[in-house]
Amino acid sequence: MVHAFDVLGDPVRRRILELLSKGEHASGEIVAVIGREFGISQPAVSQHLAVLRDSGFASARAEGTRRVYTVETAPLREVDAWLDRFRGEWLPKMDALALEVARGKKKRRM
Amino acid sequence: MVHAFDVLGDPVRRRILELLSKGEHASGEIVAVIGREFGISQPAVSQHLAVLRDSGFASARAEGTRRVYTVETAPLREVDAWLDRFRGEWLPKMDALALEVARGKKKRRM
DNA sequence: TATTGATATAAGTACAAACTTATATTATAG
DNA sequence: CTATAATATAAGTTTGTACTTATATCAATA
Repeated sequence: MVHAFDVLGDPVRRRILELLSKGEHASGEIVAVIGREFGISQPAVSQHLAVLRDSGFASARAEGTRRVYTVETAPLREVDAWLDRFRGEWLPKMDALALEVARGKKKRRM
Repeated sequence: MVHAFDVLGDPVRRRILELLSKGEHASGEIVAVIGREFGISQPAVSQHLAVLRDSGFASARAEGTRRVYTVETAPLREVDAWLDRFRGEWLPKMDALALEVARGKKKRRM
């Protein structure tokens, strides 16, 4: 299986995820924006969408002949978790209360 | 300039950063571990170290004939910031207190 | 100061992956 | 039930980049 960071290693895919972070979008809308911004073809964008689907970063539902894409957060949370090991470096003095609150929230949601 | 995610798109570089997250390491130590784990040569590892230096993920200081590497957090914080736009999805109901605490901490450190 | 040890750089190769054009699929409209 | 519109897949090409081996650099030591 492909690693989350490998997927994010491509600027086109990152841009697509940025678009999806604002809400759902049909394939055609994504093709329009990406095509304009990166100058690549419809199949190229479609292939990137396939990568995002296969890696769990996005899901698509059929709506007539359109495919509407939604961002999925699981792999993004993986990335976030990977960053945890470095957080001590840039948040060296997060106090007990803040940690408590954060940890409490996390637990509650599992 | 190369994007932070492009740098993290390589498993060897991610592993090197994981090693550095535990503390400083000389090039030779990194070569030993990575060589064993990935089966690649000293120059290959050295080239990855160069990428990490050039992209600001790591810095090195000379210590005799050794080069001691340290992780630098700036680009990692960039990645963290990029993830912000998705956090609303998996932390939808972070309460006012938690936000207050987090925001207070951030401000204080600037 | 010649040798060794640790690391970096140079130059060339190989391969994964991001493109291209062409075509297949599937759903709606006419 | 054909035509069109939206999207995906196939097949082939190109290219960036992660390797390789060979060599340069530079500090420590004998």
